[in-house]
Amino acid sequence: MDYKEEVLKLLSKFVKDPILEIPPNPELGDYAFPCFSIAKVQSKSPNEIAKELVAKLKPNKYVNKILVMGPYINFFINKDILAGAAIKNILEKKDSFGKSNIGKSKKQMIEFFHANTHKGVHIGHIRNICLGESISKILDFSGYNAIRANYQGDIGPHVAACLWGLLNMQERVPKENKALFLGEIYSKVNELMKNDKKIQEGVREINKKLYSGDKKIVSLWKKSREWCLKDFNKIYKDFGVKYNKLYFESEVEKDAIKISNNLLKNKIAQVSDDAVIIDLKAYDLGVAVLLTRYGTPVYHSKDIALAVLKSKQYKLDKSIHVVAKEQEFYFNQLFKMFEIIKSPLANKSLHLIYGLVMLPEGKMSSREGNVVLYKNLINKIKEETLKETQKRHKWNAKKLEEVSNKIAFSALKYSMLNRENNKIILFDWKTSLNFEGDTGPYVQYAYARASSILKKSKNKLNPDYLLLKDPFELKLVKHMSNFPFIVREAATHYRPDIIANYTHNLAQIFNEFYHNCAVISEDKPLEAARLSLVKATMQVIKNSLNLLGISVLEEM
RNA sequence: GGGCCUGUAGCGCAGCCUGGAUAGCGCAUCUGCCUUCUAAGCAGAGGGUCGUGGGUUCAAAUCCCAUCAGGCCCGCCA
Repeated sequence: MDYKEEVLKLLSKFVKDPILEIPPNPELGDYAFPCFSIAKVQSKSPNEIAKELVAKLKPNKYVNKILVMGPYINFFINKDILAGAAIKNILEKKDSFGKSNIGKSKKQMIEFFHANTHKGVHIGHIRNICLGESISKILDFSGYNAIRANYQGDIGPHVAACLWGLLNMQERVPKENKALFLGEIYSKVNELMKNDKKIQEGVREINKKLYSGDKKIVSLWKKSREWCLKDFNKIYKDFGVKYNKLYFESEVEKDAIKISNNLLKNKIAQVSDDAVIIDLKAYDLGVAVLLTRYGTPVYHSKDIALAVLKSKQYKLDKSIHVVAKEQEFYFNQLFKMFEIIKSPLANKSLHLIYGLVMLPEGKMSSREGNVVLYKNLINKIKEETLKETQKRHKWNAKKLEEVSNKIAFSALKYSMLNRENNKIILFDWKTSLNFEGDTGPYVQYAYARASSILKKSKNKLNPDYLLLKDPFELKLVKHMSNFPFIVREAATHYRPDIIANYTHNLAQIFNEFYHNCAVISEDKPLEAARLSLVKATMQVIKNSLNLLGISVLEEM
């Protein structure tokens, strides 16, 4: 039962697809219907419409008061059933509260993380993995079948550059953090080759050898690649991602060449400056290169081959690429090519755009080496949360670490998800080490406090929901019952930030309640009713944090 | 030169799709609140030409046009 639904039911007898608003002040009502749109169609004054309409609307057991306020019709939910219905619903549905089936089991492959091997994993990749996993969870929760995939760049010029460094720079390979070491080599080689044609030539040679299967190069590649993949696996674990499918550029590279040559044969592609290209100027999309003048495939052709591979393995309703804004033009090209060559993923592909993570100095670049590495960041955050946890609790080392790690990931994930996708994130250390206000830890804290109330109370009475009539209680109840609508909104727009915002707001409202309404008290019936409200709040916080990939804590 | 995105308080953001009731939130600043369920909290104060200029409308942060500022992209990197 949902009372927004009840109001809509009531209204929809007279109005087609009414849109409800929440009045600015709860004293004005619980929901409002503005009559301006009808006024326009019927060319009457909205105040008049409101008066006429309200005469037709009959209060019922859910909506017990309907008032006109100028051009608005304000609906008052029956306070006696408001809390009870909502709380019962939440406590019955538990982890499924908010779940829907708007997706009708449609298969949506969502491709994310996309880190390349032989390069450092930085905070840009972290925004990507947080977004991808959260969106997957939101889709699953909304009845879609989200297929998590990762397409990893394990081959190509950047890898060749790194291998060149391994062969020529005589740096000692460390025992630990080998992936980080490779990232450093990579940016060092880029620095060296900037003005050095010989090194550029050497890197190109290695790239060619890599593609042609030179034994020595391939074995070095396999070994170093493994270091990175091991690191990636650790990161997947950190972020709770279980991929259905891991793709590699190296597995589509041969098909990419084949497909390119076929397109050339069929005159869809052409040779230009010794490279194989598709001319997309007719669509204002410039020119897309499939094969370089050296015959090596580039990302366009590899992505075309990947689409073929994906379609062979899955019957997809949609293929979503979580990739930063900077590649928008590229995806426009790619999707146009899908249409031209009648790829099975034509018109089923979506570039899910998010803004870059920028440093105060500007854009991050693995080539330049001016990146904030994931490892450094998470370690720093963990250090900070450990300090804070130690201040508050005398736990053993194991528990301290366990809890502070969860808080650290909550802070990191939340900060990557609480902004609208298009927004650029300007990274700064101070903000990412803040655990107050609009942060993950703040929300976790509300949950921990709630949990602590439950532990302290021994009340076993059946709750009488009629006792919940305090404005703080009702505000909380109303906000919670909005959760299913919020999830739907987040799912249709692929926007975890909507969930993050909602959750923060929920925690705020709970904290207001917490400070204004003592749960544990002499009044045992009231205590029982409030306990049920606390339980419901915990459930909704848990469900929404779960969609962000953030875990809850009983104590912190 | 072209395309896309962003511009809301000192800073970071939500609201814009679907125009409506006093423009919300967080950080920072200032003032209170731990003998009462965890102060990673709460209450209060100050802080706004919603980039600018037009237009549409009874009504514009929201829609349209123009313009300015910042960011990213525009064939052999991904």
